[in-house]
Amino acid sequence: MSSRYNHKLVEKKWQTKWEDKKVFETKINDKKKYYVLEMFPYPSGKIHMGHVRNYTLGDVVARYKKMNGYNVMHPMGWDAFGLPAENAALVEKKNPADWTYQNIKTMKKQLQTMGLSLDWKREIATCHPDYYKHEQAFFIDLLNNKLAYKKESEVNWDPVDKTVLANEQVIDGRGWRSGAIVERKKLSQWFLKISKYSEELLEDLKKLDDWPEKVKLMQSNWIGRSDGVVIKFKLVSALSEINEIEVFTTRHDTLFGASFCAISIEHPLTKKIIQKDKGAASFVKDCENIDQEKIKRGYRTNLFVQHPLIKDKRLPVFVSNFVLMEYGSGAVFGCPAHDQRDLEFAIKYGLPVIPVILPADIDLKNKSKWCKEQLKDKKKPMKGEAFVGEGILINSEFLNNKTINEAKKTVLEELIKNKIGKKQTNYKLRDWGISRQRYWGCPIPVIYKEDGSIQAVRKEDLPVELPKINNFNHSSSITLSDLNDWKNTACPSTGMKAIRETDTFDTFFESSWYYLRYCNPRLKEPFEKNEINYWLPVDQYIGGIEHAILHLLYSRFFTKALRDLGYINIDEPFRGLFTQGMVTHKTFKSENGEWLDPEEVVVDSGVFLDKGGKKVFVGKIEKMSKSKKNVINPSNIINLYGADTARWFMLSDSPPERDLEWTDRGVAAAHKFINKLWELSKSINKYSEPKKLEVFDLDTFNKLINDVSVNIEQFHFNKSVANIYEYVNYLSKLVSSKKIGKSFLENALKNLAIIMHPFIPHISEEIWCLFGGEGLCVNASWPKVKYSINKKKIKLPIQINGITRSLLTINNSLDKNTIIKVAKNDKKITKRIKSKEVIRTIYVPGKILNFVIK
RNA sequence: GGGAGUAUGGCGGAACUGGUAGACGCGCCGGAUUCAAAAUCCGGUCACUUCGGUGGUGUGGGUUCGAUUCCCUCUACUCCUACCA
Repeated sequence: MSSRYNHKLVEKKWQTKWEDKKVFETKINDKKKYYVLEMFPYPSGKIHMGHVRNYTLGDVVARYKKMNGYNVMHPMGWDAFGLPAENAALVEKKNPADWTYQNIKTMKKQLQTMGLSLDWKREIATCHPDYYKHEQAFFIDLLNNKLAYKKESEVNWDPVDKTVLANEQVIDGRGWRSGAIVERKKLSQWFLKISKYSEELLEDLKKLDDWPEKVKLMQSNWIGRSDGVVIKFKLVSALSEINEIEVFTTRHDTLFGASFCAISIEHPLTKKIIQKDKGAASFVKDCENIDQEKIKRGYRTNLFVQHPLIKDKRLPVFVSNFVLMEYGSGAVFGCPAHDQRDLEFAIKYGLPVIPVILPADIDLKNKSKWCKEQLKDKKKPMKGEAFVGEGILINSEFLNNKTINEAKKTVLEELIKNKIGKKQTNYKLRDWGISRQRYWGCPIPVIYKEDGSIQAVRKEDLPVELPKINNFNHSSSITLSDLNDWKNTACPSTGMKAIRETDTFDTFFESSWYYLRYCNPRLKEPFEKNEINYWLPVDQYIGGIEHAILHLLYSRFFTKALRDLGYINIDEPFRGLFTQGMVTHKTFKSENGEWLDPEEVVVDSGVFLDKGGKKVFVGKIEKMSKSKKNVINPSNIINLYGADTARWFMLSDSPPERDLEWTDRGVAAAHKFINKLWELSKSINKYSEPKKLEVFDLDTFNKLINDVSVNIEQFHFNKSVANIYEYVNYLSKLVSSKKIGKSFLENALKNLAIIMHPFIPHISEEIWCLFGGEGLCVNASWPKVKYSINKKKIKLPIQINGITRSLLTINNSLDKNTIIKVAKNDKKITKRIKSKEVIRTIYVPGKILNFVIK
């Protein structure tokens, strides 16, 4: 009897062997490098299925590339600063540092059971002073190069807990602990000047050929370049030294349709206005108080501006809540006929609507009729909708009859001539606010001296260590500003009393450069140039789509900034990017609407019941999350079925970029396959010595190598899995029909072990070993395809009028005429063409033969 | 409001640059093995059919000898983003 496959023994055995032989420890060498990186985890306590999927995908790539002769670096670390540690500190009364390091220990052990090809010698934790001291140095350099600066900015303030809240701590406008309504409060905070790199960040997206188009598009939209014009509108009478309003627009072609100007409630002019105009003051106050108001509102001031191109025309100036101070110049002109928002505003405040674009699809003969109609009911051009499409200029003096693009050009020339306008490009991308009023983060290395001056900490005094808190026993969040002993210091050069900056960095700061640090994680200096030049950029980066914008954009920015500061000399950090889908699971709810753990639910002849026999409602399939209780613990799965089963399931069926639904049946199927492989290998014992020499079927194996390779390269791992299934089915059929002998099977399985290794490394090693493979399977070379395609017999579909009617097994090297002759003699074909006329014959070698008949 | 994507059996999904639609896995059906069950193995599985065929890739149309694939129309769902001038 064959002994059942013991995954616990086997997996541990090979994991230990790999570790003992330091198989995954890498150094610079002469080989071509390949840097595989998965987004590093936050040490929350235990790994989840999202991690399992992410790291399995990366491991397939890493092992495959290694077998293909690359020098592969595949490191792992911990994104260790962050809010959950502080929450745990409050709830569990634990020191955030202890909590974090304990979690790292647990999660590392869990990851190790997955059999990942990681170089643990390179492990980093961002909360360690040896890591964050370098980013403090970067910050000082950024500050000295004016890439970091301070500015007033709003935060969420919890008036009960007296603390600043992160966005995720605000739930429905209330603090997560106190339940108090959150206030907006202005604080002076640190920013990084990412906006300086807007154009380069946008432009370099074009270089990223191995990034998903979707991510590039999202970043491009986020950067939001728009090319337009700034126009000066002269105030009819100046107000305390302000005599004009600058307006940014991309629709300068519609300037003759302008009927008002609107300025932001934060505009400098508004600040002057409200000093004299009580109505304006109360309007502004109203707008400030009503948060996230969607209704467009305006206040008509008694100011007017002169229309820049129409001599005797004045436009009223409004203060308005829909104009953003942060974008453009904080002021707009409104052309209601050709902008929906302006139209609504015009209708509300009784402003004229002047059409200046004749829609392209309206016949010129009907032009005057159309104009009349439009002007008849001034409030409702095009039936209440602004026209924003292509067309021809009307009602616009020297622009009449021009297209929109021609008009834009001509207007701009005119504005430049009159010195009241110029070209301008704006970006939506705003500077990155990096200040967090938190404890568990990297301290910002700055001191404030008694005389009010700001000074960076001297580099030789780094790191500014996060003070340890013993006996963590607080009832509300703690920040650095609460720690007086730490906060109070002195200026090292003048001896003047000083206070430390008590904000810490946004945790995106740490994750923006960790991929660089892996090259030399223990180096005193941040980087070693040779190493960086050899390993970077990351060849394949893998992670969730949720980081499409922030993390990836910040990392790109950091790379460019560090380059300009002289640390490195690459432009982009990640050559290839892959974004994986989520792991989902069914949700269950009880009668009273509470979420239920899947383990509490049993299926009884198609009906879902809880343990008490009550009916359970099956909800949507959603991303695994604690709140919905639809979480499957990877450790349980690995313990029960083994890492190979978990990995195989993660790779089967679902394409990596799509969501993967976790099902018990799917896991069972994966497990079945692992066992089947083992049974097949053990079946070798049933064979006695071969009676005759056997020839290993190279053609089928070549096809397997070819298909699996192509599918791995294209990230179609689900297809590679299907390829392997197909081959194993083929083998087991040969075995059960007794068509092959021992040496054939040995040969086939030994070779198959190599092909399967990136996916299910443990059992592959075991099979490799069983059949006397040399050394370790993990070190084996990926086989080369030796193809001989021409000789092959193929099945050629024979069509009549494009519908397949017969299948011919023929030699592919036969010439066209012979094939046609053979096909015409085929019974099924003869029958159909004998009384008809063949008017065309289409032959595509190796693909089809088609007779067109009448 | 703007942008992107998806739609194929009972289910997850295959089908290279237009060339046998449904690979592979699950489920289901039948059989073998078993005292019985689990496990395992073998066979079948798009629908209809008068067994000759006919229809079929969200809807309707088009291009083509031939369309899941290319073009247009509509529908549904998903994701991102949102007063960006």
